[in-house]
Amino acid sequence: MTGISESTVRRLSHYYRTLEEVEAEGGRTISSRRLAERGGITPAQVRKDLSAFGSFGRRGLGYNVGYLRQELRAILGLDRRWRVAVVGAGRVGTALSSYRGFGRQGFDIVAMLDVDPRRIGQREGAMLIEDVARLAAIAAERDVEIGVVATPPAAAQEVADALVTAGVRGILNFAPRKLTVPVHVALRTVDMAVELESLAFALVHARTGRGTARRRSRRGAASPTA
Amino acid sequence: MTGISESTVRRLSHYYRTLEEVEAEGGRTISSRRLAERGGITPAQVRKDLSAFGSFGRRGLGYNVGYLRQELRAILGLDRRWRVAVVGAGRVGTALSSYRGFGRQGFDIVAMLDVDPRRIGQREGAMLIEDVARLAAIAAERDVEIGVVATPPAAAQEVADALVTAGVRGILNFAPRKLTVPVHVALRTVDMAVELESLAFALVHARTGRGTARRRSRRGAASPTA
DNA sequence: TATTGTGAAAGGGTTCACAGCG
DNA sequence: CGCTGTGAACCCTTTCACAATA
Repeated sequence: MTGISESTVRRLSHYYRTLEEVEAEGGRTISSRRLAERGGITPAQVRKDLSAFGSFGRRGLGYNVGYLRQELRAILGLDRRWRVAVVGAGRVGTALSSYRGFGRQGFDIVAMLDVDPRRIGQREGAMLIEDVARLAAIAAERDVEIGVVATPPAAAQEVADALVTAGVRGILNFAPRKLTVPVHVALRTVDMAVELESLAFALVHARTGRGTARRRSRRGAASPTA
Repeated sequence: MTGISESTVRRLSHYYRTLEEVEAEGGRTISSRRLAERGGITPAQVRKDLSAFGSFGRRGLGYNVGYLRQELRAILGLDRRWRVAVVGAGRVGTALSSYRGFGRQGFDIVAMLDVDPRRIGQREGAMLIEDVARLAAIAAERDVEIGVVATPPAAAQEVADALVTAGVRGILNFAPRKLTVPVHVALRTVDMAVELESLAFALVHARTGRGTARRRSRRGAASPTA
């Protein structure tokens, strides 16, 4: 089970979501083809991704929806809860704190920190905004495992360093800047600026007219990206 | 200039940002090594990425900061402004409307739409929230080129279809669902659920102890991901 | 017959290593 | 001598194609 690529994991997330939907609709079994349907994934890719973790399907029949969902749930680490500290009580930080999906997926925000003395002491929903200077103490006493960086870019690396020192094992970064963390800390970045720029790039360099055929056109003229 | 990979474009965004910083600090020239410094990129990668668009450097010297920044600006399509419509005036939509970086990068929000009759007619900052039913008309009259999907997942595909029909050429999707769009429409997705799950996966499957050496360890023990 | 699981082949992206040039 | 630009090697990911099996 070594050498699982980042893209495989991201696809597992999608399979998991599809399974939730199909189960809600009462579906019992599902084929790799149907699991691949949304998202420009091939059935072979689905099978390869899953087979990296075991044999969950039955030849000729497909996969049992409930069973596969439970397996993926465990594989993705969603069969437990994660304790999260959000640093930066600005727009992104507060948006996250009120984002329901966060808790629903198993992530509990147990601290919300900021540097601004005017923000410290205020409430944001049910959360009290505390002084980021107390990060180390708070992280230790509340057993924080994941840190969210929602600060301006100039402060991001400093905050990441503090989170690492405080012992978090994973960081989700929303600041538009590449962060450097020790190898034993997992890092994921959501960079709006990069998304916008890559979108602008695609529009500027779009093949205009009925030019060059694109890859193998998957059913109809529809093809997902990203 | 054909066959530029998505990952190359994303790195160009980072080079661009680094150049902005270096220029602000008064730097005149920069080497591929320094340009690669942040973010686990190799100097060779930087040179390959840039050389796909031209020869911007000088052997023995490096790249001129101001010149390369202008070139990247044009390559990324940031030397013009883009007209954006945001669909969904919920948390994400409103957070975006007040995000300053948006306008600074050249993206102007020219419409903000929702289905909720109670939201329609309200103001969000300077923006008037309008009826999503009027999307086609609004998109046409304001010449909207990019649509942002900031709705609940159940409505996302429907909204994307409407945006495509309305003639947008690019879509930025924040709903946790894979969307399908025609090949001529560029799509980028920011999926919080996927990020969180891939982070949880990494934590659950972290090699504990001093196990398996990771790739070639880049200077020190630091290595960025994502 | 339908569909999985998986080696083998193909395809793409990254790194190497060095020629070319200032 | 330093650093870019780039063909070739390398490596990783995806797709193919088919044996295995319900």
